[in-house]
Amino acid sequence: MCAVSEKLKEKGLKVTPQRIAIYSVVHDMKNHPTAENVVDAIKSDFPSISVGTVYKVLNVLVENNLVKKVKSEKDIMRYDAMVEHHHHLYCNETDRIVDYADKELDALVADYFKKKKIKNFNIEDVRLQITGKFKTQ
Amino acid sequence: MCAVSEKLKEKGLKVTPQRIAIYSVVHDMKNHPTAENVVDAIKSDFPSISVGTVYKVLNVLVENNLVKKVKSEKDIMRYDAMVEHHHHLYCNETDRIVDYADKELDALVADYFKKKKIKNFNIEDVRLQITGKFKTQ
DNA sequence: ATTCTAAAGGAGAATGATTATCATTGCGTA
DNA sequence: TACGCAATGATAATCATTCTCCTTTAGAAT
Repeated sequence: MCAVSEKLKEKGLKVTPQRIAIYSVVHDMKNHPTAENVVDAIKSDFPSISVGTVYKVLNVLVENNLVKKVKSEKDIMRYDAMVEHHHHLYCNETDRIVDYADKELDALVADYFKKKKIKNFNIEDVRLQITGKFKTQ
Repeated sequence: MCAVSEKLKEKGLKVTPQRIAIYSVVHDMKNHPTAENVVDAIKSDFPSISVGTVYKVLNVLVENNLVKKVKSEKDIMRYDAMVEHHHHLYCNETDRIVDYADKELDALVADYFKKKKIKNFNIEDVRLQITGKFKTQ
């Protein structure tokens, strides 16, 4: 009984091998995979998995806050198993997306908007899209 | 010879009635319209305009930095004639997107990242997605 | 102004990502 | 272990967007 099963159970979701596999793939690939990436990664274990199933499972995971959708520059949806508040680093050249959590930054922004209200708008969440280039160390 | 013609000429683009109309619509609708919205808005003046043409013109405008693409929660692309650096207020309930420019905030963020570098990453641009609700004043 | 040419527009087919349908399978409870 | 309902698989359908190909037109040259 692995940790993924527990997470699904906590949400009252049926535990199926496909769901475990799909969630694991999104969690383990740090690339913010597309649905297609997930299908490819899973085909070795589930040669007969259906593309529709992958989309349905991803949607179920998103609805239950086990996975987040990430919008990319292209109009293809990508997925992220990091559900805690965080920001993203985007590289336009390589389409890489990397999670970026920074509590100090969050505090700075929260503090700023505590002082400076936006008129007629109640802020619920602020996320930064940080675009640039990864250094080729 | 309207201002829109000038903008097209400055970029070395052929000035056509369709381009003028499409740019004007995106500029005047403050809603961040979808391609479909643009088609609908333009049909009264150009009953025979083709959907393909609208997409092509929008892409040309984006390539020439006269219009920006805006990613929405849904996987439909939206367009914005405000090309200066700015942020967006998103309302998840109504799908409204409103431009938000704030130089003080920009300075704060720029200052923060001047001090705190992200390792292996050169920042080129930072945009905030501010989600929340508009007050129903 | 007229002609010329490359570029732009129009109509509709094609594509690609995502969703819907529906029969079959299998998880989880009794 | 058996039962019922939800999940899966296969495939069709949908929707936004792009492509193809033919016609039209903007804008430069004559």
